[in-house]
Amino acid sequence: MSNTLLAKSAITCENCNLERLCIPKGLKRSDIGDLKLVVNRNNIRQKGEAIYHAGSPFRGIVALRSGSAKLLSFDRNGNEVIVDFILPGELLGFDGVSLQAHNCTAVALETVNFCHLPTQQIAALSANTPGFYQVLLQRSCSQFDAQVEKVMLSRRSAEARVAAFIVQISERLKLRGYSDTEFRLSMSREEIGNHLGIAHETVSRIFHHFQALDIVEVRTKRLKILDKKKLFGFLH
Amino acid sequence: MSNTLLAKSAITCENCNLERLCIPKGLKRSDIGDLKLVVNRNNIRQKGEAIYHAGSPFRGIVALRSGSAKLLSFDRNGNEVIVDFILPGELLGFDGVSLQAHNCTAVALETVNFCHLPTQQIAALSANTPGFYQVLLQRSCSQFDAQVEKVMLSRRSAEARVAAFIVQISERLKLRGYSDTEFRLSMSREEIGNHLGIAHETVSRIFHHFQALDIVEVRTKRLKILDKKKLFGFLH
DNA sequence: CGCGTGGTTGAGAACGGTCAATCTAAGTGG
DNA sequence: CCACTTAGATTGACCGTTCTCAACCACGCG
Repeated sequence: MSNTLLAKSAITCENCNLERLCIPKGLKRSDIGDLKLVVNRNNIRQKGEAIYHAGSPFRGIVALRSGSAKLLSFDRNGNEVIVDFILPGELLGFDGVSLQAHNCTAVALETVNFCHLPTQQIAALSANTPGFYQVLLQRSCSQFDAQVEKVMLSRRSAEARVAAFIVQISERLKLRGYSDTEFRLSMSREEIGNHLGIAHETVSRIFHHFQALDIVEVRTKRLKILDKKKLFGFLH
Repeated sequence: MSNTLLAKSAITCENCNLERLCIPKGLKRSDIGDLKLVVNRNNIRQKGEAIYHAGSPFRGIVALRSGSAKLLSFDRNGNEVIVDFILPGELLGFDGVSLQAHNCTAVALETVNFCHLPTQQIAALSANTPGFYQVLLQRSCSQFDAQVEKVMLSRRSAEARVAAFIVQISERLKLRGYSDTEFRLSMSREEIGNHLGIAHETVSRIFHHFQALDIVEVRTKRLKILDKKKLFGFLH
C-alpha cells in the first residue's frame, strides 16, 4: 500500500513522460526542479465528474496525465456547447486566467489523472524563473492558433468537419506516442456533433459513409483509419 | 512642422486615451513610465495595407490607436477567412507568440495608426516589471473567452449571428467612448459574411429584414440601432 | 457623367436538421 | 449465465434554412 503510494509519488515533472508536452517544455533542467516541488500531482476524477466549474475562481493550470475531458460552456438557453476536447498531456484552465474565474466547465470523459499548478505557485515561480511566464504565454497563445483552425472548420461542410475531427484526434494522439491509426473515441456521437456544430445523426451518417468508402472502420467507439490519403482529401 | 511632430510625440502611454484599454491597464504608474520609453508609436497603414503578414516572424504586440483592421487567415484553397475584426484600442499580434511567427495576416480596413511593442522590449520589460507578463498573459487568455463566444455564435442561425455582430461592434465601440447606437461599419458585406460564416447576400437580406422590423436603420455602411431590446431578442 | 465595385433582390437547389422508428451494446439483477 | 433494461447509435423520410447563381441597382470615384 505505502509502496504503491511511493511509486506514484516518484512520478515528478523530471521523469514524467509528459515532459516534452507539459509546462516544463522550454524550461531549463534546474527550473523543472523548482516546478516539481509545487505541482499538486495525482488528482483523480471519474467519468462525468468536473475538474472545475464555470464561474468558480481560477485556481491554477491543470495538466491531464491520463484520460480525456471535454471543455464546455452553456449558451443562453442552457444548452451545453463543447468548446474543446482535452487529450492526455494537454493543458487546461486558460479559460480562467483573463477574469480570474473560469469561463468554462471541464468534465472528465473517462477516469482522468491530472496535475495541478496552483495560482500562488505560478506567481512565485515566475519571480525566480524568468522563462516560466514565457512558457505559459506561449501555451495560452497557441490557443489562438487553435481558434483560427476552429473558425476555418466552422466554414466547411459536415463531411469536412468530421474528417478534420478524425485527423486532429489522430495527430494529437500520435504526438503523445499512441497509435495514430487505431484508437478509442472517448466521447459520444452526441458530443462529437455538439463540438463540430452538426447533429449527432449526421456524425453517424458520415462515419457510415467514410466506412463505405473504405476510409475508416468504425465500431461504436473504436475507430481505425484505413486510408489517410482519402481522408485528407475530404478536408477540402 | 516640428510643432506637429512634437505634438504627436507628446502622446505617450501615460496620457494616451487608450490607457484603460491598452497594455498599461493593470500596471502601476511607474511601470507605465517604463513602457512609454520602449513603445514604437505613430505607425501608419492605409486601407488594404498589411500591418503584418502570416508567416512573417513575430516582432511584437501591436495596439491600434485609430482605425480598424481585419485579422485573417487562408484556408487550403487560398480563400481568405476573417478570424476577427480589430477596433481602435484593441491589441493584436498574439497569433505570432506561440510559434514566434504570425499565423494570421492583419490588414487595415481604413487608415490606421498604431503603437508597436517590440519583442526584445517585452523580454526586457518583463525582467524589471513583475506585473507585465501577467497583463500580457491575461490579454492573451481573454482571446480564449472570445473564442468561446465565437464557437457559440457559429451554432446560431444567420439572423442571430448578424444580431450578435451588431451588438458586439456596438459594445466594443461604446467601451471606447464612441456612440453605441450609430456608427460606420468599416468592413464590406462580403467581409461581414466571411467573418460570420454566411453568404454576403444573407447579410444584406437580414439587414433589410431588421430594418423592416424597425430594429435598425441601414444605409450602406452607416448603421443606426433603433431598438436594442428587439435586437437582443434575436440573439436567441 | 459614366463606369465599376459593392450592395440588393429573386428563384431554385442542396445540405443538413428534425422527428421518429429501430437496432445494438453494455450493464444489471435474478 | 442469461433475460431484461436502457442509453447510445443507426437509419429513413421529410422539411427548412441558407447557399448559389443571376440579374439588377446605387453609390462613389475618376
